[in-house]
Amino acid sequence: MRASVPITVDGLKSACSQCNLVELCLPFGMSDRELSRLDELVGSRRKVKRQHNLYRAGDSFEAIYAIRAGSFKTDVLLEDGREQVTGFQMTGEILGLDGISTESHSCNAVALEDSEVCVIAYDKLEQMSHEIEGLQLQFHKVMSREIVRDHGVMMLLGSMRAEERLAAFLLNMSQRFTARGFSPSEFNLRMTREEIGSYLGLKLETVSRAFSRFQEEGLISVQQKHVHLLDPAGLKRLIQHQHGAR
Amino acid sequence: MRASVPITVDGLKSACSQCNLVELCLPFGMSDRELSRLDELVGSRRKVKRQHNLYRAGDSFEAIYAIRAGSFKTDVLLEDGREQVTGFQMTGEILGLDGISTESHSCNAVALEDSEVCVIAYDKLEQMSHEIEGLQLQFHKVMSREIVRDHGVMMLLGSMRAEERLAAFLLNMSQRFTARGFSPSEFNLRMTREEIGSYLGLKLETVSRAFSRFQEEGLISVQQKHVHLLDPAGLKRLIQHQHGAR
DNA sequence: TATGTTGGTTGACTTGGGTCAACGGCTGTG
DNA sequence: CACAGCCGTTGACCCAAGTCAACCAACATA
Repeated sequence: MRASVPITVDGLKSACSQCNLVELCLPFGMSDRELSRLDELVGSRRKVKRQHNLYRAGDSFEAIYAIRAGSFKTDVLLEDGREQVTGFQMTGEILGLDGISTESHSCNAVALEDSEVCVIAYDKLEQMSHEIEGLQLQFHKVMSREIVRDHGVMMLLGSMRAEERLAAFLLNMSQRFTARGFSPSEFNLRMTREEIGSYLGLKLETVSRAFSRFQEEGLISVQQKHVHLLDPAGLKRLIQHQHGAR
Repeated sequence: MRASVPITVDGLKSACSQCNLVELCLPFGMSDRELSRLDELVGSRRKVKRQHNLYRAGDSFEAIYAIRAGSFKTDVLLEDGREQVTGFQMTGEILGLDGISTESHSCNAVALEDSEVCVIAYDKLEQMSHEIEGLQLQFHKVMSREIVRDHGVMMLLGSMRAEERLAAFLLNMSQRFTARGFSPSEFNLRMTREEIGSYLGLKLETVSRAFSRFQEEGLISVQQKHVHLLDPAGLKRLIQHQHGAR
């Protein structure tokens, strides 16, 4: 199990080969030799303050971003102002893949806390993918994983009841915190009830009530954004046996 | 505007350069010179009978598929039997991208009618992407487009009301039939009310009622699977001004 | 330390869509 | 070409989640 993400020191070399997020990020599974060639891929780093946009829908697409520290949400907006959060992203995850198809971004990426990303110029990535054996495959896997993840969210939105959705969300967060060396059972959410609700296709009041219900039933303990999973198996059971679901 | 898809003749050469679906399919935007090199990419064709699987969740991933004739649905199943249709695919569209990430498929692909696909071995695609300039970019665009499409479905499932969802679905079908040289306003759906419902996160009765309502209001005329859009602008308006939406 | 603001909780009430059931019309298979 | 099973429609009723509103807790700003 690895330690938590270190504080970024300005001027630190932005080398993938030196980064402790390698196992979670684009370079996963690449050989040491390939990894060292990858160091030139990250042209620069960029800090994004809480609530600020990394990019907006309509922005021309130049680069994808690997999250080095912090976290983000992505959302799409309808003309009438309705918002749909399409995902929450954590360290090591890749942002901006939506931009490739039309050469302009189709969603907004907003930092949930002060964050930092590695900027990966897309034309350089294309070029290096031709040269480095493992990079192309790895990049394809990252995109494919995003598609699979999206299908999971559709399952959630299309066929699950409110409490099942929240249970699935909490277990997913737990699993991702675990992969980053944090506690599987205790963590601080970075997003508001409203953002969770938007992601899960629920109103914030419904999210709040589901949290309270889980607490009453001894499945979790919550205080504001701090969540403690007391009975993860119970949460899993909740999802599997549909309690008279739609 | 191009003619409709011709009947496939057995023994016809499976060359991309000879295929009238080029503009809708993986080779879109590639030069003639590149296109001719692509002909070796499609190793074989495969016919899939109505209701039969092209692949199943768990199958090991070997190839992606370009739809040459017919149409498909993809779905994911939960342990308790709940099904979520994640998409409907038409000629020229690519199936199987979900398999890249884990090297095994994560969803089922089922033919909605007797269909035929071009089999594109994934290792060959990887290799040729290294060599042919435009192929890599085009493949990335196909994957990215899938991600953008999925975000649209999330918007639909997470923030729209039943009638808005069906209106969006019908307009999307219309647009895709149009791109294939068919009428924008009149077409035959290949899927059942239950499959539409699963895709839209609704029960089949709700889908049926929404169809009837649209007909009463003069927006469409329906008879079984045959749909005639009488007022596409009206359907668009329905989506934009949320009629007191969630 | 006061104070406005945002985020979260809870209650009372409403409603869109789910559930259950009956029925009729295609359709494709023997 | 008959008929069984699937598919689609419609009605009556119900309930999970939305809406509206009040209020409290945390936190940022002065």
